[in-house]
Amino acid sequence: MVCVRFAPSPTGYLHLGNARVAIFNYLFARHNGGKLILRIEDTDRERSTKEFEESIIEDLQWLGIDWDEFYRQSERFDIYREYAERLLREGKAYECFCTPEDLEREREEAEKKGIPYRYSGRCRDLSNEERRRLRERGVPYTVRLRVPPNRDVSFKDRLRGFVSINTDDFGDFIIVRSDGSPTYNFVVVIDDALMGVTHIIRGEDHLSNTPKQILIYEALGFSLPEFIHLPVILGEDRSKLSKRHGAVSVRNYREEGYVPEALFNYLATLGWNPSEEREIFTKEELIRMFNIDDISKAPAVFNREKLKWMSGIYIREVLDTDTLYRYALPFIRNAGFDLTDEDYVKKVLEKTRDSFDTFTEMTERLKPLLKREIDMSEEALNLLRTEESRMVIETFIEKMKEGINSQEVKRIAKEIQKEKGIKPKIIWQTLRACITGELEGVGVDIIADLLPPEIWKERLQKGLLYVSSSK
RNA sequence: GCCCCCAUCGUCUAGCCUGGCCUAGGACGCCGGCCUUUCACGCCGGAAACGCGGGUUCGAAUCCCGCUGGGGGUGCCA
Repeated sequence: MVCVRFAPSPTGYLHLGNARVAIFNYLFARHNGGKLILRIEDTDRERSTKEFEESIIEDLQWLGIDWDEFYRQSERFDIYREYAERLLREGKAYECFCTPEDLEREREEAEKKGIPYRYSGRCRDLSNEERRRLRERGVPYTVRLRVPPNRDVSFKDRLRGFVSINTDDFGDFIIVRSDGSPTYNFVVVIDDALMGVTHIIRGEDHLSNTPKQILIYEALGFSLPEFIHLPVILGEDRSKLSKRHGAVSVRNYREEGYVPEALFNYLATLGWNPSEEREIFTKEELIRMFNIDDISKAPAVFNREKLKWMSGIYIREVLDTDTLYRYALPFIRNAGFDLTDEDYVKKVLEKTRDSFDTFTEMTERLKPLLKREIDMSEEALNLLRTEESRMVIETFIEKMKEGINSQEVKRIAKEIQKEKGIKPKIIWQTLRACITGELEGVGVDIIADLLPPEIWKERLQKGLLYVSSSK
């Protein structure tokens, strides 16, 4: 049975690149009827926090990803220690008493000479006697894996074919830190093996870690899983997507009011597509069509514009009214609107969903419909100060009966045009300025169908105030 | 520097494996037009790419080699 895992380290919010890795793991697992493990890689106690762990879990759920098993590496240190001791006992690893300063010096020297740095192996051949003495003296030590020199470790990557890296490129590497905590390369192998992970789907940034891990698989006698290294996501400047590119965490887009399904859809089809001209797919369709062998090998540049477009497509074409309402609600609450009766808001959303791509855009767009008191923009006020505008508003109030709707507005507008000879554009812009306080936004006729007549009257009256006060 | 990976419009990609159907298709963005009370939405149209050089072949975006370019890694981070 297929078993994959997503293994974030809780040192920040869920990054878009990691979210995409999670999505591909999820799609692969579900497509193959396998299972997905979520594993929190918090071996680095310095940088890992519970808050980030929680935020990652929340954001994964928000994206619509679910998993079958959950682990936290910080709770498995006993297991790792046992395996480290075994390697030590078997002579496959050794204690290294070099200090970080020693290593730093070695690194600098290598750099100066222009040769690639690799651990000198100073502690590699210490006698058991020397090791014991140093340990007893309380000299802190790390544990290093004994790596065979000059060996080409080659492995098969499902996307790239055979990849070969020479052990001389990295040398004996640390598997247990001097504080006793195990390192990433070590624990990841133990966990993947023990948890029965069959396919390791991860970012390309781990490609060069793979030979190290293979050496650990061998030392521990575990059998190898299949490796699939996904290309990374790049920023507009073609460097790895990072904070300096602006919004790069799922949280950013969630807070900005992007539709989660759209982010899922966008990320899933960034670097992969099912050879169709369509680009909007439900999660179920993506699961059904997913084929990991079709993932592009080249890194992909993240394009916020396209994501925004896709979010808009979900808002205006994909989401049903209830879902739209559910997604919009927190943003509406947050904006402090007062016209928030559920049926009314739903009606508003249905009529206006064509005009925004995200829910923060929505709050801007819907101000005149959801707020009782509106602010008047400078441009709107300027327009209202004209004599024509005064005439439009006065006549409109006269002609407006009890109710108001799109038919009525159009009828009245036409009458004013005929009777007073005012250009339609002026009529409509005046109404818009009066009703919304802006010169652009949702169609005035649509607003007439939605906004209660008393508010219409209220705002028209108020508009008159602006007119007269300017005289 | 060294190691590894990659290469179709500005960007995401289809086509490549199994050469001819490719005068290279779609999407975002951009430009123009239509619709329209404005913006938007929608519709129609347009500009825009096989990195370069060698092979192989009757024929190459598709296969091979080199170059160039891009990316990732080079931690007691993951």
